[in-house]
Amino acid sequence: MSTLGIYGSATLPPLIRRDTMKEQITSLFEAVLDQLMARGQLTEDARRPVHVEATRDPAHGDFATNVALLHAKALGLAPRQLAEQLVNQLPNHPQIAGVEIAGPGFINIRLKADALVQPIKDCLTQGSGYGRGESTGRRVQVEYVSANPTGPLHVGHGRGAAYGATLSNLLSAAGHTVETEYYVNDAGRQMSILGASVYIRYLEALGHPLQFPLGGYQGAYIQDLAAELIHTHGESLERPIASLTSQLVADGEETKDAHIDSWIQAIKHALGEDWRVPFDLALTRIQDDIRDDLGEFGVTFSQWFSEASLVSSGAIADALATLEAGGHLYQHKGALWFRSTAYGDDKDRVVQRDNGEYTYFASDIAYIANKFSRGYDELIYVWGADHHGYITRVKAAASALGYDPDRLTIRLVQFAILYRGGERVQMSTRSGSFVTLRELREEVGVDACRYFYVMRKADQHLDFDLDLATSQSKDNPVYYIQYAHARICRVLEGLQDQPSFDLTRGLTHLASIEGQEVLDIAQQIGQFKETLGRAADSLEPHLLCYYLQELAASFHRWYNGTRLLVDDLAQRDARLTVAQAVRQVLANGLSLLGVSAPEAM
RNA sequence: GCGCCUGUAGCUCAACCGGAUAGAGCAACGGCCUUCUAAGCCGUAGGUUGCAGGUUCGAUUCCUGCCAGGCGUGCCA
Repeated sequence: MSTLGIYGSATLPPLIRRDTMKEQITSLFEAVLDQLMARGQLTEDARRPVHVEATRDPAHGDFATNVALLHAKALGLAPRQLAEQLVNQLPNHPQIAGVEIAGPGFINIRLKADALVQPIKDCLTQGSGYGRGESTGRRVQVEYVSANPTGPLHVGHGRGAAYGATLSNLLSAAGHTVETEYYVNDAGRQMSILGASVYIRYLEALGHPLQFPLGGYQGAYIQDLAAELIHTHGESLERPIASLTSQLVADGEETKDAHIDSWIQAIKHALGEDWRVPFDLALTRIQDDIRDDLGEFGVTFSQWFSEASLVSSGAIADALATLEAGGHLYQHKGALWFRSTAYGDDKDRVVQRDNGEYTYFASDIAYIANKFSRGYDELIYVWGADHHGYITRVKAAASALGYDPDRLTIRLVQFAILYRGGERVQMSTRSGSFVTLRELREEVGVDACRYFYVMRKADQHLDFDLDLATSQSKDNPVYYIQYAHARICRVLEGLQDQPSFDLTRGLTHLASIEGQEVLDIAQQIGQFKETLGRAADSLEPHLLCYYLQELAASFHRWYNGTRLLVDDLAQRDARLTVAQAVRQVLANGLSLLGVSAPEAM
């Protein structure tokens, strides 16, 4: 395994254990179910997990559960009758004001006033650690981006990068130990084409009139690399043109693959060991560029893993030997095949071609074995949607190697479609006119990029509206959320000319604040942790975006009708306490998204 | 053909492993700044959750079949 670069992950704030009200209520009902089981009234298979939810309608109290509805049939009771029995057995809790049975058998729980604002106290006590889960002890690896180092990242990679980074942050916040990895495809045919492209441009730059291959890399950066090659090696890599071009297959739409392959053969033959020079230069420069690009995008990796290291270390041969031993391989038409159909694949897959070269899939198999050998509990792959067809074979490989395929999760990210002025921005890799991630960042900024990329479910196409992303209005969700944060900071600045803020005084008088708005805010703040947990479990960071937007909306609503810096210091500090809690949650959430939380706008 | 994904307000999307009256934003219309940021807020209107069945006390959610759209289906990477 070769480590091409190691980047430390951000230091995480210490974990502070504190169960939310919802978790406490859930425990109470679980305890009641335990009693029913102990008495033999409820059987193991009939038992369902307790589900408590915050109510939407205040008439239903603050929390509600459907336990009675779920267990009524198994216990042979009417739901409301069971609900009554459960409520009678419910242990006392100092912050529960009342319990009611409603509708078909829901149990509604109403909290005391001071309990309602408990999340605000918790939030200010825990600060930047608020929302983080207790350590689960699970080691999770997230592999993402992993774009071929053959050119700059484009906007499609950007979405994978934003998604993977945010997902990793969320998994970490949910208490998992997370490592992130970029798989560098530094072996294989595409890399050879890259090296050849650079070398052909090099020859051109030295004055040889050549027809650049249709199948070569067209971007201007190839010429830049060729220029650098001249700078570092002068004409020392030049070879007689005739020896290079005499055996070339004719170029054309139909034959461009054969044409570029014949170039590669010719160059390797003519240059010998020196073939590595243009190849390595291109690889190093482009990979450095990608790393810088991602770094500026706020995306870093625990590790960069080299595909070539799998070849040189013999890992591919080892992995194939494992499959061979298990009877999963067979020879056919001179090639070596993996019997993936045994695990539900449409057809078997070649792992070693008739010319002796390993296929890309062979590297993938070795990489899977390598990952599992590192002892992760769960492996997450983030792929572009065009890799859809590979899921089955990769899972098949995991199974055939003897690993549990359920520990391997593949998440597809659909491409983003850019819109400018209501028109779709055309992108084409072939013509080299694709929009790079760097261009996108420069146009709309990192904050809007990171947010827009993850604001929709990853497996859905994303309409990325460039005009909206750069607009400074409430229509732009990034600005809307950041604005709420900045507004709070500005109010806190206003304290400078006033008697100093007293947190204890604020907390003491929290319950005396009038208005439903504060209760809504407190309830939402109390849901932050479970929102993070849900987003992490379902691998859906967009849930955090919606949450933050709603929290910001609640704050704006309250702020608009309530002055915070009032003369009554008890009221003033109570309100500022709420505002500070909102600010804290917004900051924590934005941080997970990789979006800044500005103090002024 | 086969496989996977998606159909929710005019548009872009939510809806917490099946819950109480399906929610936001945009677009439309009407209001709110001598007061901490109007980059904001309030209000009105907008729905047979693609269609038809099934399971359930209860279905946007689960199952089946249709309809429509997207993607995938190489000894490519």
